[in-house]
Amino acid sequence: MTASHSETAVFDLLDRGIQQFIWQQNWHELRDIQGQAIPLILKADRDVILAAPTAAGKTEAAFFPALSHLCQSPTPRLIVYISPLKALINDQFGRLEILCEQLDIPVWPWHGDISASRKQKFLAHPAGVLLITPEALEAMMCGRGSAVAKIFANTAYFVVDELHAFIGNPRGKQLQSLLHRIERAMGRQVPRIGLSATMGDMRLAAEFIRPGQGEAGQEAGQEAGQEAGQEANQGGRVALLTSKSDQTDLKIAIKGFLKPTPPPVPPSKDKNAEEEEPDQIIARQIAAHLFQTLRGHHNLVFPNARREVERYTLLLNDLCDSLGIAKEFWPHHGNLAKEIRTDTEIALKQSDRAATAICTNTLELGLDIGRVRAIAQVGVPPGVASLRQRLGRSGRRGEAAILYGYAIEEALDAEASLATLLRLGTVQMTAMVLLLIEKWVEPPRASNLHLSTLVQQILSVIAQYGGTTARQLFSLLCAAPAPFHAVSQAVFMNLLRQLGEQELITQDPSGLLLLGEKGEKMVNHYTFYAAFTSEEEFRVISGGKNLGSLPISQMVTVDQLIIFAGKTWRVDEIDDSHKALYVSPARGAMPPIFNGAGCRVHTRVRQKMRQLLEGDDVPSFLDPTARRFLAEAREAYRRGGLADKIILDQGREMMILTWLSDDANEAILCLLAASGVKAALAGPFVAVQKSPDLNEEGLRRRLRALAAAPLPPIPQLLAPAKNLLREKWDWALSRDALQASYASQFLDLTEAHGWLKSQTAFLGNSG
DNA sequence: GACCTGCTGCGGGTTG
Repeated sequence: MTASHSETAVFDLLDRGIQQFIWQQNWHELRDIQGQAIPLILKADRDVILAAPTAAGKTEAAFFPALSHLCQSPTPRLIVYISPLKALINDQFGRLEILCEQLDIPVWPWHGDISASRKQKFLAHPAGVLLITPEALEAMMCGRGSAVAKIFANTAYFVVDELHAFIGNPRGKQLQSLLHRIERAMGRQVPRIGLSATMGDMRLAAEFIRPGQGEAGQEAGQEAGQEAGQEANQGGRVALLTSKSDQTDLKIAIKGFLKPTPPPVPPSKDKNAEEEEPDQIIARQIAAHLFQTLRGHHNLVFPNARREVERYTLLLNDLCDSLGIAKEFWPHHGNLAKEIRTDTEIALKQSDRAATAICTNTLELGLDIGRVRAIAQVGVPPGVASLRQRLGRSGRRGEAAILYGYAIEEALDAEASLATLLRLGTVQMTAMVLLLIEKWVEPPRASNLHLSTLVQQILSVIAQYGGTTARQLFSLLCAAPAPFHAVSQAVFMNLLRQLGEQELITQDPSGLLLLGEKGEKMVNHYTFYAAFTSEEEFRVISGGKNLGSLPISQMVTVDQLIIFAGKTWRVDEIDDSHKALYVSPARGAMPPIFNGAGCRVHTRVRQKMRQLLEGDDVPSFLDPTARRFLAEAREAYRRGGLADKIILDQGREMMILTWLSDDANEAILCLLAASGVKAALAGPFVAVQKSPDLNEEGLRRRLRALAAAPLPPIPQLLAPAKNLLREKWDWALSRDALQASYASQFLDLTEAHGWLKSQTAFLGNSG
């Protein structure tokens, strides 16, 4: 009774036009997160994070009260909604326009595909709802710097959608900087509303949406947020609202597959009679199982790589062909043409015909594709957070969410590596599923200095104001609580000098910083607006139709056969000057190669793997083959006595069994390298090369010495490291700054040093 | 040993 009473009270807070809209939609009650958010957002006096799964009504939870605020304001006001995807802006525009038309509030989509004339109309009357990308906002800051204060003068709210997709990466840092610069230009703070998936530590989201206020806000809130009996945190500067309706049942099955061993010598030199590779044979077996399991429903298959998306789409549709049934498997990844991707999205939305998408994480974010019956994960997922997002797509109308995992292992022959003996793929996938069940997910990395993005923002601020002093620049971008407050004045001044040397900036006699010759050129090109890098690519064209693109770095020759968009093609012509690849349909081909760096595994995952290897419990979701893999792994672990070992002799190399994150392992690797020891990353381990000067006892001594000594300064630590360029503006940094930036992004020195110190007792005993 | 995202202003031509 109290609940419905308070819900009525909340409903009454909304503007009359919005109430009517809700009646027209035949919605009988407000969703949990909406009830929580409406009174808080209406007041427009604080920042709010709304955390709920996809399709829990987050957008309405933000827009109902924000639009009510607009309706009740006597003067024209503006909501600035920021989305990481153009497709999401188009989705939201369609939905909001229906509501806003009734309220007489204009809605303005603004991104690269929107015509200049439409943008001009908004600029003439900047009020209503602006739907924009960070890059388009960046373009506004550089290109219309003097008008920024006027354009945003009436802003009542910033709404950031898919907040979790921004945290910890260059684009997120850019967004924080843009919001901060707009507020500084206006001379006041604007309430920020963040819409996010539920994350392990929501304080990181609060700290992201309002740097310097998020963490403190949470602590203050823990005392005050009790009254409503919800997870709401209403006492701090940033309010955290979490949806309670995040409870879906889970059904999980992990199936093991053994990869065949290739014959040592090819039986025949005849190309036509060439044996299938092991990768293709195992894919064929898994495809047969996927076909049998998924057919006739709506599902998503995640095989982790675009190459595999192509391989599986073709295999599955060939199975449809051979049975004479209609194709029901559709490809979806970032290199496919928009039209092909849209076809897949439409197929998923149609409920009268079965459709399964074979996809990469393009289908992880909040695009409107409806719910599917099941998710198939082929191989180890890139992270627990990612696995959870993927699974969030499954579970229709209150049904359980279903996960089919496929774990692939190699034969245990005489040459089997430690990773094969320990069945690390199966163990990691199992560990990740167990952590998912425990509701743990990786926190985003918060220590990153983001010097590359700082370079972009320095150039952008100079363009915005037509010139600025070093002092003003530092105060705007780096003085707490500005987004780059981790950057010290000394590092900042060094950076400015370096940018001067690169002719990106220059200083006039009065001391004013201006764009240099090179800086001017770069800022005035449209590629400046994105904070992230992108590869050069060939467009792939067949019969005048654009199929998508392939990385230019891939060797392609005329007459080569390739798989693309789930079909097979012959390359007819390569046009280097127009970066185009002309293809026509053909039979029999190999999937193309795309580039990519590896993903970083968290310490918690590695600990869970070790726990699994040392335990006896067999998770019930493993099939007989996966159980056998786990048993073999445990047997190898016990036989090797790995529980009591830190260093394992592997003949030519020695494995340091850290079971730490990739970031901590890479830090140990750097510590060793700086002291002259050659080492490499090996999953949960660090592999050290043996030499006449370095045996196991020598390595123990080295590790003990590293534990006892203070951490060396970064320049010394990364002195032997080469090729540290990772982000867009890294080329413009000095060696020192580049090393600092790299270390802040990829190394966990604290954890590495802590581990070394904790192991000294064991390292002391020889043998 | 992975994946994803985004992008302006202007000049010149044509049409109503």
